Amino acid sequence: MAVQEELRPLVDLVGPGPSAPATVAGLDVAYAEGGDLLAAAVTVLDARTLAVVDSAVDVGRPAFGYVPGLFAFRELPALLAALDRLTTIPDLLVCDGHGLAHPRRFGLACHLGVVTGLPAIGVAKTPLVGVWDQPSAERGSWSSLRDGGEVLGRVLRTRDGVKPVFVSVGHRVSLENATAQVLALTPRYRLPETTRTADRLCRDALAEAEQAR
DNA sequence: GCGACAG
DNA sequence: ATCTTGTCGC
Repeated sequence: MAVQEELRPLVDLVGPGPSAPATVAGLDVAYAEGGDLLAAAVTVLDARTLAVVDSAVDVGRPAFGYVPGLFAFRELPALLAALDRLTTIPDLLVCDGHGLAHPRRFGLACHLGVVTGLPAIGVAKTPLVGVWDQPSAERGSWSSLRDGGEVLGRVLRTRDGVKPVFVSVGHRVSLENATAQVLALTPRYRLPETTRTADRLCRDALAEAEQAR
């Protein structure tokens, strides 16, 4: 927690970040049943066509147990290792988890952004902190995710009539731009294409690693 | 003190 | 995160 408090001031919450990124990266991690093995994946997509143009994986051991609020310490090492293996530097990182919408305002997306220096946003499937009203059913509608007086992010409907996602700023991106980027990445499914391709890749990499042992 | 709790 | 079973809808 002290590490998070120390790094938090380095977060750029203003951005606004790239309005028309050339490439966008998705990051995700898969775990073996025993919890003793993990595979982290990064996929880089052409922001216009959403085709995967680069990718990398890292297979290893979890660096930390799963503790809500300290999630980054579990996945960051492997994600950074995978990022190091990319041959391109993406214009935006789309993380599977929260950014600002965190108990100490320093979730995975903020941590990854500060450590890499790259623009980053968080897209989580479930809430961690904050209260919100249900956004209307149409894709594109959203409501503010709040905690006390502060706005931590947005509850965004990415598909008509489908459970919304939780979008928050990570680093060097405005909340407005983060919302726009997520909508651009969800032409067909609830979750961003970046998350979907990274999820598929880390699952495949994990299966391969389990087969090899 | 008790419940909630990204993945 | 992972596993299981069934149901709904394109």
